Amino acid sequence: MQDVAALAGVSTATVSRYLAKPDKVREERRRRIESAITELNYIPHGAARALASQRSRTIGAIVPTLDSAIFATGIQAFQERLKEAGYTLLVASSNYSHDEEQTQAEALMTRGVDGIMLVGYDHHDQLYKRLRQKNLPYINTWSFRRDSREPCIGFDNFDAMVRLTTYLLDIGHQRFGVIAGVTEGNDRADDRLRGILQTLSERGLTVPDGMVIECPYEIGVSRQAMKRLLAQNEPPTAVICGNDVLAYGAILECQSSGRNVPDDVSIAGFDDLTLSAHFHPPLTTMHVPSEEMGQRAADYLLACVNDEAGPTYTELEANLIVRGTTAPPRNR
Amino acid sequence: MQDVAALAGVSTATVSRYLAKPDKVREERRRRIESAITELNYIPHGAARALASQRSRTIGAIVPTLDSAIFATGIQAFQERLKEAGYTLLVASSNYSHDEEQTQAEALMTRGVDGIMLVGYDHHDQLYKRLRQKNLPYINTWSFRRDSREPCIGFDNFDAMVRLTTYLLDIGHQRFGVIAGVTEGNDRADDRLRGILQTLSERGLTVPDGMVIECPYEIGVSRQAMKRLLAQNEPPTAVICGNDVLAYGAILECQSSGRNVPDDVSIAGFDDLTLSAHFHPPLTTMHVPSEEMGQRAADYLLACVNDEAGPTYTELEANLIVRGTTAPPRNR
DNA sequence: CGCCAAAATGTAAGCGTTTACATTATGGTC
DNA sequence: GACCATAATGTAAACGCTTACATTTTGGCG
Repeated sequence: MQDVAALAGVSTATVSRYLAKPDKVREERRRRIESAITELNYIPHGAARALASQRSRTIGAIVPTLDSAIFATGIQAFQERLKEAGYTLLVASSNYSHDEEQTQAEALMTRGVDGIMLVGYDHHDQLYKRLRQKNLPYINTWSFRRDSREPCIGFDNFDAMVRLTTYLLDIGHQRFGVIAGVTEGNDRADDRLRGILQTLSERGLTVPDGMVIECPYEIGVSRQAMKRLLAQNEPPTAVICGNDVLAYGAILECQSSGRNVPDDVSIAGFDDLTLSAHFHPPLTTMHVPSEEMGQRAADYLLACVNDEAGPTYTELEANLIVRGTTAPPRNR
Repeated sequence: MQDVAALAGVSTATVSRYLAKPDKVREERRRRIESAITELNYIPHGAARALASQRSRTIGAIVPTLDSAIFATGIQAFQERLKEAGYTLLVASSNYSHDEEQTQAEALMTRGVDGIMLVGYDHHDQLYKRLRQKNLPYINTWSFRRDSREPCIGFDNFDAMVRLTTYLLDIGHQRFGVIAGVTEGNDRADDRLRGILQTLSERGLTVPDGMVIECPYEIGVSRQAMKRLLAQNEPPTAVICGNDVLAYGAILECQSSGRNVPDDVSIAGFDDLTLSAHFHPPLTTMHVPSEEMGQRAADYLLACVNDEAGPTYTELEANLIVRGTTAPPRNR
């Protein structure tokens, strides 16, 4: 920066001001500075800038995994918005572990992020404490709870599953199977599962033990789960899956074992990945507003770092998309 | 840090050393420092550290998109390795545009990354220039070319498609269709397409114009492409797709229009996404060593920043996985 | 032309670390 | 116990910016 200042015949302060607010420096010098910068290929030193200004222009995000298309979409939108505002995104993944999330958060704080996006609602105790102590803006996403005391943006996972389950009940299903995500340490998966079970029990249906299987979001494991469901004495006529990937596994298992979806068994997913609309048959699922969530989360954090006010609690809608993998049971 | 030093009754230099090389400070003080740190909830200031030490312990990666499972996998492995070494990953995406890649690289440099991972081989002229000028370690991935003058790790896309195409020729196909990725600004897609066309022409086959369609990696677009291929006078008996997502689209289009894969038409993909093995029928595709690539790329960059020597050119193998979507043509 | 408020610019003190160098403590040897 | 090499620690000068404050320039106006 000194070189630039020298070449342009101004002080470093002016160069610094030019970088921050170009309209604050007179036309003529602005030009001189500009050409000095290109001539010298000057790139500002972010660390120095962060140190002096006490803000890094960096926002962190911790997602359970980058391997899942659904988080990728949300993150992409999140990043897009940050970029528009001149902020950089730092992503970390927690592998669905609160401890790891905590560690990653610590790492992000060391990097001096100005705010953090989190997925879900349950976090390590230490995490909330640290966040508040450092007075660092943060927001929970992918989950909205009416009684939340924490800034959050998302949809109500419980309620969404209530609606999905109700739909299946309404078209006549009575024997249900569930392939849920791992609920341990995953409040979204837990909310979804509870939504299903509570709805069923309100209609007087209890689901036998073997009919609820938790498994990681992997297609291979999901196929195994479906196999076990189908091997039951009275196999289910409808299987609700914790997300679309699990649903793919379930469908593919049916197809390779010669069963027809939805004639022999109805299957529903959750997330509405791009593939789902094209699947064969197209998947009935809950559409999740991942892009909007990413954008709004970014907006919120940006508002915070600029000391503006923004909505602290935002509920978005998850929508049931009925496609071809669900139908009334054959013989009611 | 001063507070920690004061509380522990040592100088800041000792605290700093404790942080960097704990075994360099005597047992007793080490303990005092440790407890001071926990007591004060001290988190080091990364920017200050980066400024003073002239290294950020951060590595950047620019991928075309985060939306694709295949890059996500590679990046995950890359990050894992970096984390083990105490480095943080900064990801940016270029949307398959060289200009945007250049801009993102500039942003990463401002953030002071100690090295950069790039995807592919062709980049903005400016980019290579800047990288060398700053003497910043970098590596190209997802592509290996024997004649490369740039550090790279990956596999030979051209050669891989030669092998895939040869396999299809060997089982008797004569009429080919191609659904390629967009080759503009994407050397991998281009290499793959050239691999196909050259192999065919060496066997005396020319592919009519309408039989080669380039399209973005989206399942919907790919279905449209397949529809057009099938509408030709003499539809192809084998369709080679630039990646698995395109192949999914092709298969699903066949299935919804009542055609059987592989009896009516063989379809092959590229990447071997997790889903491919489970698809119905399971997809014949080229398996790509994305995890190993990520790891090795990390190893290389880490070696560079530590002034160690590492292999500058590493060729990995892409392997043909023959599954259920390809078979000899019905009536040869 | 001189005056003045406002705008533009310069000066210099940090920001929180690392690290070269200087100083002091340690413990092994005779 | 004296001596010494070595290990541990302290001192203080950077690192490359931002920004409060002081100073200079500008241009409108009487």
